[in-house]
Amino acid sequence: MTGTRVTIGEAARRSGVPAKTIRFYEESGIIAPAARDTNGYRFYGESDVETLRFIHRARDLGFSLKDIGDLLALYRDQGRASRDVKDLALRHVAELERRIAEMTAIRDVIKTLAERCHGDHRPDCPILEDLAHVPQKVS
Amino acid sequence: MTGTRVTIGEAARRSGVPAKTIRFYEESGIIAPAARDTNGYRFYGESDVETLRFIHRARDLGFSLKDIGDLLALYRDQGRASRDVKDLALRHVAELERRIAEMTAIRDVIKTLAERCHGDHRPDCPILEDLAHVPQKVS
DNA sequence: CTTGACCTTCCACCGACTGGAGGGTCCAGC
DNA sequence: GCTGGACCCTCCAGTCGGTGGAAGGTCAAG
Repeated sequence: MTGTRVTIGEAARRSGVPAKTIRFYEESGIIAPAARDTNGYRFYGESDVETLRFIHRARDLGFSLKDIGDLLALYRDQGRASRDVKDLALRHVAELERRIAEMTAIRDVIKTLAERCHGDHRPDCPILEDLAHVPQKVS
Repeated sequence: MTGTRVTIGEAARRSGVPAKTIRFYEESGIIAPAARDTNGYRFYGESDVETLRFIHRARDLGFSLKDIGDLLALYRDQGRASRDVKDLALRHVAELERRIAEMTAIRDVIKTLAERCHGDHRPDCPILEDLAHVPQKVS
């Protein structure tokens, strides 16, 4: 419980979250304001670093800071229902799938147009023709 | 060539680009400053509306405003090489595929974790455990 | 002459940072 | 004791592609 008191730079190294981003997280309320040393420097304990790692991992998985706030609250709530966590995760999965489908559709359109483009010195190009004449919808 | 002079609202209706966004495009240099009527109102001709439709379509296909500027320049350059258009398009396809792959990997991780989560009243949850203990990397 | 739908400009905000200016602190070496 | 470099601090601006709103001018219908 003595806890290793580390500076923001060391917390950054241990969590993978840049110092600047840690300050930003504090500012935006996703983490509580850090304790301060007599010189005004922030310091962090082991559990703070764990929280930062949690956030880092969740960001890597594409969760918004808003969702991460909710996930952290659930994480800390011993009486949570796993249903709430699962629901949040599945909503994120649904959103990812929506975006994947959207991007895949776009990619296919452009790829098809590019395949029909000579790609040489000549100026005629189905890609520009598509953009200019807006033939069919994508979404 | 007399050209139907339309207001920004009408240009918005005809192009699908909101009036506010048209002003934003002008401000950010993607389109030239519109001509002004005696009352200071912007007005747009047929070719301006076509340009806006071009941009609208290109945005739908996920091109950045920077890329759209380049595409417009190529579109207007009668002596363009279709290679340049194709290259730009294929760079965009590559970026889309990178993002699709990234999101798909993330989705699979979360989906797998969610499948292992009871999703009921009980508090134990592999999703939170993953986030807390950061077992493997995603990217 | 008023009402409402337009148009104008300017400024602020979204998400999730990132970069930089300008300044304070701390420690190691000389 | 002093200097240098690596930290730390706060605050402001910029990224990208808009969107929302305030405050005010214009125009046509009733």
